[in-house]
Parts: sequence; C-alpha cells; structure tokens
Amino acid sequence: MYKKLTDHHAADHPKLKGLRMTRQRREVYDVLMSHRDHPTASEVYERAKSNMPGISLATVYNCLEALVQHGAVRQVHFERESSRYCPNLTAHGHFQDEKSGTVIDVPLKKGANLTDLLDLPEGVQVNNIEITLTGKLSN
Amino acid sequence: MYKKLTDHHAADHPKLKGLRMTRQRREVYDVLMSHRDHPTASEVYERAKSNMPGISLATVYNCLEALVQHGAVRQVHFERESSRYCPNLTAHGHFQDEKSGTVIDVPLKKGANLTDLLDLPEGVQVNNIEITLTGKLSN
DNA sequence: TTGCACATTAGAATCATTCTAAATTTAGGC
DNA sequence: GCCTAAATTTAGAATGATTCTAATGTGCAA
Repeated sequence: MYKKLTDHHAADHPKLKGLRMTRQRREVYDVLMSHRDHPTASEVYERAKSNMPGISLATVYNCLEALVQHGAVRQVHFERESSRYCPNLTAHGHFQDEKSGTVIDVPLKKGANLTDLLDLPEGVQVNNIEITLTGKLSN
Repeated sequence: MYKKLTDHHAADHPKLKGLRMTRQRREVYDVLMSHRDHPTASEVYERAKSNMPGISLATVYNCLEALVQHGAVRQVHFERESSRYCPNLTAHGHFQDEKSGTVIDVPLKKGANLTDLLDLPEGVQVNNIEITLTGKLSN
C-alpha cells in the first residue's frame, strides 16, 4: 500500500493540472515550494532524499523538466552555471551576488512592462524572458 | 618574420587598451567584429582557422575570456547552450528564435533605463545585466 | 481491478568548458 | 636589434552538468 496521492500537499497547485502526479514529482515540487530559494538540480536531489531516500538524480532532472514544461516552475540561468529552479511565477528577474552565489528575486515595479522598453522587430512572439543581474550585495 | 602587429585591424578598438595583443586575440576579435552575428566558441574557432590554421580551440576560449574580461566583447547565454559572443557594447538584450536558433540584438528604446523597472534592494551594485528572450520570429 | 502508456532508475554517454604542463611569444629595457 | 621575464599558446586530459539507454515499476482511466 502506498501513501495516497490525494493527501493535501503544496503540489495541489492549479498549474499542475494535466501533469501525471507521481510521488517523485510531488516531492520535487514540495521541495521547491517549501524552501523558495533557488536550488540547483543537485540541491533539490539532496533535499528530496531526506523524505524519499530512493529517489534518483535522473528522476529529479526528469521531474524538474516536467514541472518547467507545465509552467509550474521556472528555470533560472547565470552564465553557464547549473540551472536553478524558481517557483515564483510572477514577472521578476534574478540577482546573483558574485561573492556568495546567493540568488534573490527582483520584482518588476508595479505596472512595469519590460517589452515597452525593448525595440522588438514586428511580429515576434515572445515566449520567455529572463532578466539576470550580477553584482555585489553590499551588506 | 611575423606580420607586424601594428597593422590596422578592427582590433585597434579603444576597449583593447591594456590587453596584450597577440596574433590570436587579434584574429578572434576580428572574427567577432566582421561577422557580428552571435557565434559560439566553436564557431569562432572554425572561422579563425581559415586565416590562422594552427590556432587551437583552447586558445579561442582563452582569447574570448580575455576579451570579455576587458569589456571588449560580451557573453550571451540562452538556457545552458554554449556561450555566444557579441561585440555590441551598447545596452541591449537578445532574442533567440526557437526554431532556427538565430540570435538577434534587441536594443533598448532611447532613454530607457532597465533598473527603473526593477525593485532592487538598497545598496546593491549591479555589474552585469543580461536580458534574454526566446520565441518565434514570425516571418 | 487491469492494462498500458508513461515514469523511474542506475549507469553510461555526451559535450562544453577548464585544466595541465611544456613550448612559444610578447613587450620592455638595454 | 637582442635578451629576458612573464604571459600566452597548445594538445590532450580532466571535469561536471545534463541527457540518454534500456530494463523495471506505476498512475490512472475505464
């Protein structure tokens, strides 16, 4: 007998409709929702193992990809570092401190529309935007 | 006898002051300035070889890094694809067509200041900004 | 409850990039 | 022009994140 998959979890988010809900995907999603920092796949793997010791790294990659595909989670990239994962679905960018590597969300100001600033060619359809800043967090 | 390094080249750009100018760095910089698309290191390598058959891929990586370090060239990243290199030093973002992979510059509108849109914490020092868009180029 | 399309898994494979250590070259001082 | 120290180039090995493979397991619609 397995744990019933209908128990309440963070994973009951509307964005997850249509995604086959396995224990592993639920666990990976719960890890992202509960920490809300910007973990890499390996960090998600380490955290997921504490609840689910048998989960594999390949599965963590698979689950993260499925969640990204379904728009439940966003991928964040700095240079060519490991991808990081962010469950914040509002319009925002990311700032990384050069010294510590810490990543924080950078909200867009209310009513701000990035594409207003950009001189895009006619007729392009934009599906994804990433805004990444790096620098020093002065504290 | 080598080709004199004082011959006129695209590489005489002011941003190159203070950078020891080797034949290889000059060649790599010339490749970037003359095509102005957004080649990967391997693409730069292929192009550089036609003028300088003995150049190595490791050297192309080294030269690109030196140019980026000196602010003469910028690195552009889409997801975790190979880094691409861009000699356009004005404030701009990049758009990648999902089908062809083509990358184009996206200028910021005149007078636009990205950080006006962002809700940055007090006292952060921003050293680099990347704006990357992906989608479909409808033509 | 069952069937099967889809998921998970361990380990191998891939591939961009960095590292290593030896040979070469640059730029500056004479 | 020549010499030297320090920086650069080079081929090939190493690294490391991610993806692939093929065998096993499972969610869920009927």
